[in-house]
Amino acid sequence: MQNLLFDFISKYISLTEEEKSTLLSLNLFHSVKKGTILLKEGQKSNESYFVLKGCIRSYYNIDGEEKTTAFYTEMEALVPPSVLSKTPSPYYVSCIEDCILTISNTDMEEEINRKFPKFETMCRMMSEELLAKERIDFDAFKTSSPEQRYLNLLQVRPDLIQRVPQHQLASYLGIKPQSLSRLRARILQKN
Amino acid sequence: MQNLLFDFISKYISLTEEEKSTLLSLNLFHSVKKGTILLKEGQKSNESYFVLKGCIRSYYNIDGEEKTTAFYTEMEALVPPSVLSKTPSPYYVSCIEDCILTISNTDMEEEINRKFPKFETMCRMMSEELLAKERIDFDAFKTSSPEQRYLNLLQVRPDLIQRVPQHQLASYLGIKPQSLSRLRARILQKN
DNA sequence: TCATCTCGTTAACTTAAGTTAAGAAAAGAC
DNA sequence: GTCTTTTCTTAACTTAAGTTAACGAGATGA
Repeated sequence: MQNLLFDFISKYISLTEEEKSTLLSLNLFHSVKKGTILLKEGQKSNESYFVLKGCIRSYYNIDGEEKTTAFYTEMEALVPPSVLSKTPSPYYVSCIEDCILTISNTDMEEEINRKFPKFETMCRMMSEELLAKERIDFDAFKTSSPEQRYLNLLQVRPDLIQRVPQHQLASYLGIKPQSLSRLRARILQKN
Repeated sequence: MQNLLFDFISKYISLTEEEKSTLLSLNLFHSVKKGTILLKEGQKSNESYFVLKGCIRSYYNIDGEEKTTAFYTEMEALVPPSVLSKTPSPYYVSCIEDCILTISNTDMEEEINRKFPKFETMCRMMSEELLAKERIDFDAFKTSSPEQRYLNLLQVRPDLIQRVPQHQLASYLGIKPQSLSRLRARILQKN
């Protein structure tokens, strides 16, 4: 598991053995059971998550209904807005599967940034990259229909459709579960 | 104009006079006429934009139709994905109004980061902040109807509705211009 | 000035998503 | 294993967005 993390980091910066052991001394790694709620709406947590194995989701409670807006799988990071703005979290985060995560908090990140300035370089690069990706994804969402979005998801993240419950996928695609069912039936008929 | 930029920067880091004059020596400031295309689809530009005055928009050409996906107004930054990934730009960027922008390129940014490490800290903070904001906006888009999106826009960016053509607003809201017209008429009737 | 093009609106019709409800299948609890 | 709950699907009906077309206002340009 540690190697998964170090391999990922090595895409941005190179770490010395000393830096690696400093990271390991922080006790970042956690096993979390399916169904665990990592963050609740309203909470002022300062924890960030990086998925080594498994899948976590963010969801809102709107008029008593769960609206899933994002999934984070292997080698993806979630820094909730509450971490940066110190405001209550607008959404929940929970584990869809048994997960192995790194969980860090603001203090730990500040400490690492102080000890190893290149760690900040990595964070900058990752944030810039993720921001660009998020904007492109948002653009694609705006400019396509629910059916196109589903077909696109089949192309770019086929695993998600297998491992995630349909009703959560539906709100991720911006529609109701019944509409997703219908849309899938429509696609099957066409072929 | 320079003060607008320095005031903005001062929200993240404090600059010495020396640092300010180094920034000024880079010739960042540009006046750009309404209608100017700053970036074309397919181009491998490495320029980033920061809006001091005016409004720029990003748009895609999909089946011969312009699909506007984002507007950047005063004190907002656009770092196109092509800058980071060195791939052709997926979209166009053009000026909706006469603008005053700072235009920088990768080389300039690297030079500044090398001279003033705290500049990188600012970039990291801005990227993290913008990523969090972008995700929240995307979530809100997914979980609401076109009508709710329009009403929300009226609340949070009423200026946009005034200064931007309707048909560009429509694709920004993920619908057709005719649907936006109808939706507005529907809202008026309700009151 | 006149002609042209763009933009916003309206209308009629089509298509697809939302809503409500019901039933079957699968998962989870005891 | 049975009971309960959740999840997925289907169907009928409603609502709203997409599509096509037409018109008027305003801007643009020769």
